[in-house]
Amino acid sequence: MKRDGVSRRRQELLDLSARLFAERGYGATTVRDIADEAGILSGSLYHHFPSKEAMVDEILSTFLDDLFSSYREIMARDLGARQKLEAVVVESFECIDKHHHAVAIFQNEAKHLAQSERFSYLNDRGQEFRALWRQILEEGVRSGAFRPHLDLDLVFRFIRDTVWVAVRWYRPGGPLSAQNVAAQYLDILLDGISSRRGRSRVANGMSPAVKEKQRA
Amino acid sequence: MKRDGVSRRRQELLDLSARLFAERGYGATTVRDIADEAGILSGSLYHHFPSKEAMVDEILSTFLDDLFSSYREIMARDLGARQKLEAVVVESFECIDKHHHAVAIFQNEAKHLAQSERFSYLNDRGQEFRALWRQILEEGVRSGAFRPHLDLDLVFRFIRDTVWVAVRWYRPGGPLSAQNVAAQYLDILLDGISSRRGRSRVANGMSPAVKEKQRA
DNA sequence: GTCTATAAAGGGATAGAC
DNA sequence: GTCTATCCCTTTATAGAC
Repeated sequence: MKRDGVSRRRQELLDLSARLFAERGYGATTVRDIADEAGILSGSLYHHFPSKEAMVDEILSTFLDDLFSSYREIMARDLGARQKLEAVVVESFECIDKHHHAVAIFQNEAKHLAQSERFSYLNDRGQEFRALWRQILEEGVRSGAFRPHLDLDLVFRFIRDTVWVAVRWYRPGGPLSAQNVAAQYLDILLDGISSRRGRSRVANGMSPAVKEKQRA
Repeated sequence: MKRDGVSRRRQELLDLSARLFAERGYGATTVRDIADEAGILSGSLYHHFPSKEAMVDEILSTFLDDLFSSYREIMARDLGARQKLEAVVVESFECIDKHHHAVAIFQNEAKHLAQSERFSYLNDRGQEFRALWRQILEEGVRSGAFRPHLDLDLVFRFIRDTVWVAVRWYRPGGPLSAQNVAAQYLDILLDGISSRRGRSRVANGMSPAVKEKQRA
């Protein structure tokens, strides 16, 4: 009983601060803002958490543990590269739906937080994320599911950023489900927006003005 | 002579603060940080600028004026939808190259800054940006350059976010030119990463597990 | 679990000398 | 164009009463 009561209040405060960190930014949210929102005074927060930093730490690591646990399950399944890609993208959008505030905080603050020792695990997760995606992409190119001659590092960054940046406009409970957005996103990523009759590789089809400017 | 001297120093301070705002975040950068970097004391900054807010305001509006001036030129040219799309994407990556710090600040801070009256022009620019992209996409669907039945609002957000978020990893003067990144990006956006033999619409080709979960 | 009260540090900005 | 000196406010965090 007592433990439930304690952790319930704790979790309430954590959810509430996650919302404020996501909406206003971690740095711009003061412990007084959090306390006001909870209807208590700022000093009382320190009964539950040792510091503001500890709060955002718990928010982020909870989200990341959940995400990577799901990713590892997918990678352990016996799927082709294309199916793995589809599954990971769907899982990512579902995670944006489920951990919306945490994902928003991660997107906005990870780069700065990761510079401090305490949040070095953010860099580790980034490495793990890259390895996972490279594996899927390389396997897909080998098997012929994806086009050859792709710059896989660029494709990786492209996919990573395009998926997660959706947290900026996606709204849980809104008109589009995570699965629907994932499907449309995969549609573009895999097949492009060009019509079949208009379809052509950019290297062949891009306007002369663009081609002239290329150097690399 | 005197005017040049004044504006040169002013511009130095503006460039330097843009770098710090981009690297550390606007809120996390203090006027003392800026002054330290410039080798002067914080009070001296107020000889050049009325406030810290005025500095970031000037950085952002300079960048946006330049960007939209280029966009308007492109839209005034007599191009097909696909060529317009290519030109606008290339121009955007060139702008990331040219105004790297300003774009980074815009990406990280615009959402929060736009809530204050002073930065309401950020919302106006966002509207203008959306109108421009919708025009290109609608024209392309009508002309048959782009696939029919696309959710154009989603495609717009997809393109907007994927282009600008590249500021997080793109480095001016690095191994990839803006034009090269633009070309690869357009390649994926227009034709996808799927190989020709593996190619199929997601609605038909997605794994059953994904289709089952869709609700909308 | 929350409050009162306050410490200690750091924030943006200003006035006037040089 | 910069410095000296400082104001006033807000910040995170703490100690101990209730």
